[in-house]
Amino acid sequence: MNQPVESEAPTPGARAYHHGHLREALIAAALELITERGPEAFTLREAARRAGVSPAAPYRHYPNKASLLAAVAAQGFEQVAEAIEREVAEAGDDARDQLQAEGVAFVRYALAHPARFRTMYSPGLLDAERFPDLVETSQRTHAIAWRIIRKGQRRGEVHEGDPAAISLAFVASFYGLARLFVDGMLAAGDDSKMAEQLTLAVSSVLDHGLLPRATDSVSAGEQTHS
Amino acid sequence: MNQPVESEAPTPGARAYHHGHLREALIAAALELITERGPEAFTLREAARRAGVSPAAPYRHYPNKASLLAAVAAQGFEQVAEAIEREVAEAGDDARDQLQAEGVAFVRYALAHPARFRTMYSPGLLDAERFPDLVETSQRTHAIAWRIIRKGQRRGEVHEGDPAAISLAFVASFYGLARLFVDGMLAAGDDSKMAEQLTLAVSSVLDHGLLPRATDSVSAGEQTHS
DNA sequence: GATCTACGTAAACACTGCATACATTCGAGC
DNA sequence: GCTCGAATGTATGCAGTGTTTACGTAGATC
Repeated sequence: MNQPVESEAPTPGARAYHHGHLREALIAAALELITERGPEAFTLREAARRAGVSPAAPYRHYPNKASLLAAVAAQGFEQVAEAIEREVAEAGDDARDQLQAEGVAFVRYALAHPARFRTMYSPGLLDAERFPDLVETSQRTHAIAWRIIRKGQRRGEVHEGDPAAISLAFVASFYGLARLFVDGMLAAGDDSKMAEQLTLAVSSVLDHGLLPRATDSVSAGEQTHS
Repeated sequence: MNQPVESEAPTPGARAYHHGHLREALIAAALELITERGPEAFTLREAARRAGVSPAAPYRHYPNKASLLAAVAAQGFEQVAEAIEREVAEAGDDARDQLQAEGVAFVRYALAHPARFRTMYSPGLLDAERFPDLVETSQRTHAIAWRIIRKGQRRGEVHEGDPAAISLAFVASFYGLARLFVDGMLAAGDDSKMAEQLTLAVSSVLDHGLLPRATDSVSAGEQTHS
């Protein structure tokens, strides 16, 4: 309401009892903290400390530690969905190009915001019982692939077959790849240039399959989409 | 003092001061605990409690909490590697069948031992700095795919192309799929029958690729391998 | 201006991982 | 068989955690 935020009320930095933006400030502090030390090392008390507030204050806005993390995660799912939609839109009209754009956008987001990404998919958060909204948001992100695949099938740009299976294979591949990078299981995770090339390579494998194609024993167009 | 504990001197089950198998007992207790409450809720003190020992005792065998979890994880990687090798051996000689067997065995293990699986891939453990042995064990598991793929390529059973990319696509897909199941992001994770079918479906998609095949617009042999 | 309510603080509880000092027992070597 | 050091356990304590409860403070409303 009225002068919605007013930046810092009287003197910037100095704050009198009521914080004013504690809800948002806590999210910012949490994000900062997990960026520095990882989601596992996140501490509600430290977040409160950084927001300049007592250890019990966060409980006025979040019922517990997990739900503050869930708020951070929710922002992340919205961001990644936005990034995907944008890059898919720029990828042209072909379903294959769109799927590649989605995969690349997803992995790129994970690499650009690894701490947040790990928070988004950290165990316990994606629990429909505890955080139904978050689960729904995450599923909306994954549903983008389903949509592209269905459209591609109708146009003959994607192999016909159970769209659920195709969609699942797609999502599993890029989710798995992103996790391998982000969890440090792939050395290439440090080099975003190299990671991006690997992502494209995986996308290509996913397009054409592991098996040899009877048509062309000499591979053609392996790196067409680089 | 004198006759300090005695009570039951040699009777098995009763223990006097020295536990005898604390190292193994702690692993067992840890496994029990993470099975009940998940790896995040694992507590060194509770593990000690279940082993019937003081909170500081575990530190005689493990330098810290993470390294006890690492011991649990190491067992898991050995088990999963064993399971994979076994099922691959039974799958016959064709690389495609072997890869499918590997993928299925991997996901099946994850579904059968979700808590342990999540421990194995829990953040912080697969860190070459802290647990080089564990990292090496995990990589040995992933290297099985590489081996099959190279052999398959020489025989013309797997599409030629960068084996690193193919191997990565394979590993990422099944790792991603397993995580989706185990982290509860896929409802099918509860139904192992359904999960197995989905895994086979994903394997099939991975074999043939997302794109339509010019040769057969009518899919042939989709479910040949079921 | 009194009062209601939203939003903070202070203090406490039951935990945790971990370190340090001490006690007990096992197993070699005399 | 005894001694003594190493291995392995306990007791205790510290700093830090998530969360609750009781209380203080300030802005909005009548």
